[in-house]
Order: sequence, then C-alpha cells, then structure tokens
Amino acid sequence: MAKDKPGIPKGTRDFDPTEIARRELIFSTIRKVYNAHGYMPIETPAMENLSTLLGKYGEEGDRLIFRILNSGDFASKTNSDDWKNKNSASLSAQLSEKALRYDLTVPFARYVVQHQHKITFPFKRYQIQPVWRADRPQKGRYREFFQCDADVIGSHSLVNEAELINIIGEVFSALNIRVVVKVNNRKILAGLAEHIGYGDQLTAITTAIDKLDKIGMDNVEKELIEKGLSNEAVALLRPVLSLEGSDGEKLDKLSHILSDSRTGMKGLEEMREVFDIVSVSPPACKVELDLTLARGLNYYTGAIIEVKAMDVAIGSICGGGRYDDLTGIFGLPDVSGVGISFGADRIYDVMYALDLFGPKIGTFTQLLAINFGPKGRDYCLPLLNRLRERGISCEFYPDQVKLKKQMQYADRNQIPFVLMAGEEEILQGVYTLKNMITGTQSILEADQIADAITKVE
RNA sequence: GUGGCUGUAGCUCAGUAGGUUAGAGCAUCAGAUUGUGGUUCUGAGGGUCGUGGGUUCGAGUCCCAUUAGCCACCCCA
Repeated sequence: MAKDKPGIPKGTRDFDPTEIARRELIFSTIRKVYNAHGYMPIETPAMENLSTLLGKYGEEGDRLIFRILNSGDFASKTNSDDWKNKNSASLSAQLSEKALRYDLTVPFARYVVQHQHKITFPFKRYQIQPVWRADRPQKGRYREFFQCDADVIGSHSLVNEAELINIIGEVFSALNIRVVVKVNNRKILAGLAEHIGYGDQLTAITTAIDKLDKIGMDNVEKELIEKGLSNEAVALLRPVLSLEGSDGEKLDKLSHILSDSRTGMKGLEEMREVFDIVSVSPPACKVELDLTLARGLNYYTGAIIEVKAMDVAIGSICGGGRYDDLTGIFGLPDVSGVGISFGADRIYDVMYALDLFGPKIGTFTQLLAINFGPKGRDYCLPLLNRLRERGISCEFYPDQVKLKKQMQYADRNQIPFVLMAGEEEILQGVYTLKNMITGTQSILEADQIADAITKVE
C-alpha cells in the first residue's frame, strides 16, 4: 500500500462551500415550512444504545445498523465459546452496546418516552440530522445522509396526515420539484391479507407487493407462492392490485371486496377521511392512492406515504406513515404518532440533475481589500469594520503578496469588489473600488463605498 | 449478504500487436506583466501504472489472487 492515501469511507462525502450553500437552501426551506406549521426542533445524539435500535426496523434493518465497538479490553470480556462457534449474533451483543442511529423516528420515540414529563401532547417536533446505514452504496444511496423529519405524536387525528401531505406539497413547490405523493394504508393491506386468507402473513405480502412496479405482477405472485401462499389466495390478489379508476372509485370497489374485514374497512375509512381533509386545501402536487405502496419498516400501522420525483429516476425522496405503538416498546403504550421524512441528499441530487440551483449561490465575500503593507492595512481595517456593520461581508488579504495574486484570489472566489488603497490613495484620503464584474473602477471617499456596493448588489 | 463493471499525475482520461526515458487536458507553481483578475503565450514540478504474485528476454498492457470504488439485487431517504 502506498502511504496513507487520503480517502473517506464509501458512501460518505465531503461537502465544499458551494454544496453547503445549496444544501442549506434545502434545509432552510424545509425548516421554514415546519416552523410555519408549528413544529418545534429537537436534536438527539448521533449514537444510541444498540438495544434502543435493534428490532425496530425488521431483520433487514438490524443488519444495516452501524455498530460501535466497545472501548477498552472488550475481547477478554466475550464468551470464548461464541468465538469457537462463530456466533456473530451473540458476539456482537458482547462487543457493541452503542450504534449510530438508523433513522430519526425511533430515537424520537425514545425521546418522547424519556421526556414525557415535560412534553405537552400532541407534540409536534421536527429534527434535521444525519443518519447512518451500513448498506452498499449506489446511486442516490448513501451510508451517511440527512433526514428532515416532522412528526406529530399523541394524536390519532387524521388532520395530521393531511397536514403532512400539505407540508410535502409546500416544500416541493418551494424547491420547484414536481412530485407525486403516493398514499396507502397498512390497514387496507392487512384487510387484503385477511381477504385472501393469510392475515398472519402481512409482512410477507406487503414486501412482495412493494416490489410490484419493479418486478411485475407475475413475479410478485411467484414470490408469494414460494413463501407458502396458495395459488387460489394469490389469484385473489391480482384483481385488487390492478383496480382502475379514480381514487374514489378504487376505494368504493375495495369496500365491497374488503367488506368482511373490519381492519380493512377501517383503513378505507381512514383513507377517505384523509383525502377529504386534503381536498379542503389541496396541495400543489399530485396526491394519489397507490395500493401497491407497502414500505418495509414494520412499525407502520396506518397511513403510509411516499414521494417520488416526477422528472428524475431516483428512489423515494420523502416517506412516512403512522405508527400506533412505537413508544410502547419503551414503556409508554397507546401513543399514536405520524410523521414524514425528507431525504435531503436525494432532494439535492434531484435538484442538481434538474439544474434547479441558481447561479448566485456560493458567493460569500462581497469585497476584498488588497494588502499593500502595514500602512494600507491600518488604513483599510477600520473601514472594513464599518462596512460589516452595514451588512457587507468583506475581508482583508492577509499576506502582502503581488497584486496579481490577490486579484486572482478575488476572482476565483467570485468576490465582486476589490478595494485598493496604497500610497497614493492614503495621501489623498480616498480608496479605489474595482468592480470585478464590469472591470471598472472608481475613486471614492470612505463613506461612499457601502452605497456603491449595495447599489450594484 | 449476492452478482456485474472498473482501478494509469490532485482531477478527467489516452496508452495502439506485450518492446527503450508512461502521455494529454484541467488543476498547481513560476515567468511574460515588481499597483490590476478572469483571456493568451512560455516554462516547471508532479507517477513504486491500486496491491501481491505469476507467464515472458521484456508487463501499464496477458493470467491468478487481493483490495478499493462504481452499478444492480435485497432494502430504503
């Protein structure tokens, strides 16, 4: 191996100033919308106790949790039989008791239970922080990425579902991304499972259905039969999943099919109500019922939501749903919550692909003062402070080097103005201000400079 | 965890049938221009060809292994 080649773990990224500015645009847009709807920010630690995370995301999810190796002499504390038997599961529990958070919903549930004494329900919170997943990176798939969550916990009202759908519409129309919001309800899927006689196979059925648009109806049926469902049961599924018509018509047809399932009927009722509330103030984006939407996270119990960009092929850029008993595992039962999560990094990718970032982004300093030596320095620094008070970002070049070099610095950093004050200017008590975009320069008194800059800006 | 593709300068890549000192563009630095950038011109620095082994008189090129990255599956934001 060569000497330490600089590098970062796969699936992680560095961000340069321009990228930060663009990401900040996304974060601030989301934050603004969340604030406008009364959500309050919280933050939780990057790492959680492993036990907090395990078992909340399904077995696939458990595998994707980044575990943190215990410090100290962890090896001697492990059971040697487990080493001999290569019992990774048991060993890992002895080697690791902390892990990087996998999402923001489970830490939030933990937070709610832990801080219930000071929370007023319903509690509306948002949280914008990175999460980590140990899967193989690929396009639009990172191992470290930001989620922007909003949840309402402690309220069963479907007004919350409707509000979240509206929030999705507001965020994406502010960002100029055309999206379609797909909505479904786990209770409908449960009803469907009952309808075909396999109420206990909900997870298997949902994960198979979830792949419908990718692998097609035939393969979904094949997968279900492999999982032990009867041919007749599977055959019942096809007509339901290929229902056509408007959302209302689909719901009507479903209510005949699922009439003998109480859960299914409840799900239909919920869907109707959500659509009704949404229709009172329709969001700017398309919202549609998608019976094939299932979502793998196994804590969802009611509405499930997923958002796809219409103009870029990338995984979902926002997802969410209702979970009735996430806090129950932490000792606070019967608290229902519903939430969504924007995937900031995928949204970035979509906006980048669609060229939606303005050109202006990435400019920081507005004025650079040239360094002509100690005299010029003392002549310029007080002026710069006055400019900053006027809200103008400016800086003084730290080294007394060739003018060319300093000009180049201004040019490459896209600094629109350069201030020059050497012997001549000092003698006359003036400054030379150069506009780097037009190339023109003018000789000004100290108190004319701020105006000259703000006029152009 | 499973499969496919790729690894040459800081970056993007070229490198022809294995053949002498491995090239280009961009970037960096210097000069043309010691108070004027973005354009142009000139020059310079920078490579154990991912790593290890093998075939061969000779390997960046062929073979094997390994490692890293990318893409796809699984799953997901």
